[in-house]
Amino acid sequence: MAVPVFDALIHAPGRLQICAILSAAEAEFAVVRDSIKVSDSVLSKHVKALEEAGYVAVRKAAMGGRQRTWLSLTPAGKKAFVAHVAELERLVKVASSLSV
Amino acid sequence: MAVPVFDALIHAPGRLQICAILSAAEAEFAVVRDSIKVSDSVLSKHVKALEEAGYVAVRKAAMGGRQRTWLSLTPAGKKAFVAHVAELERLVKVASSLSV
DNA sequence: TGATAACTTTCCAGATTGGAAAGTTTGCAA
DNA sequence: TTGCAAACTTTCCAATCTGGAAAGTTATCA
Repeated sequence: MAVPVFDALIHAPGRLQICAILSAAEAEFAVVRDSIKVSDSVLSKHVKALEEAGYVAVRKAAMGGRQRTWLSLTPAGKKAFVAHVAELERLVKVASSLSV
Repeated sequence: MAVPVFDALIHAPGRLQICAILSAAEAEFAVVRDSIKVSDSVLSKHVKALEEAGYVAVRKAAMGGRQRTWLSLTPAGKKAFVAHVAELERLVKVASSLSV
């Protein structure tokens, strides 16, 4: 059996969740933060890490006066996430033959 | 979208790989160690953690004189792994609608 | 009585993660 | 134009987590 190999940057629970959310659609900073239940600082740091890897794009937009931050996956981010998911799928296949 | 929540003990890359291997069948310590490419000490520690959680069973058996250690998932371990995989599948579904 | 295989433990260093608190930037209100 | 608040961003720090090296165990074989 071939053992899956993961992208550590994406695999970390917090960032995997962030990518999962962003894979569906662009989302606001606050929405993501509340979805994964972390502090501002933690999300900010995860986003920075993903941004530096070229996986996430940050867009600052004025929304009713106040500035809001929108997050989205870049093409490279989608590619990396999909590749990671493919590895997870291999693992899922192995597990799906299990009797519980 | 509901965000997946993971079992940290199982989610760590090394242990996720160990569980994936053991989900297929009982395996020898050395085989698992070589599959995931870690040192004896590291595998030993992961196994201990999984054993203490009741997820993995350790069986010592004499094989041609020398003693060998066999690892397998316990029913609780299978259950936890399958539940974790179910969370991953939810994530996979989200991602599978992605265009790359 | 060693010597060796096959782990297990201990020791330690480096990376990660998380929250708190301080800092920054921008858009009003006064 | 000064002050204040919102919405992040950075810095600081403590707690884990990982990983390998090396020492320790236990059982078997020469």
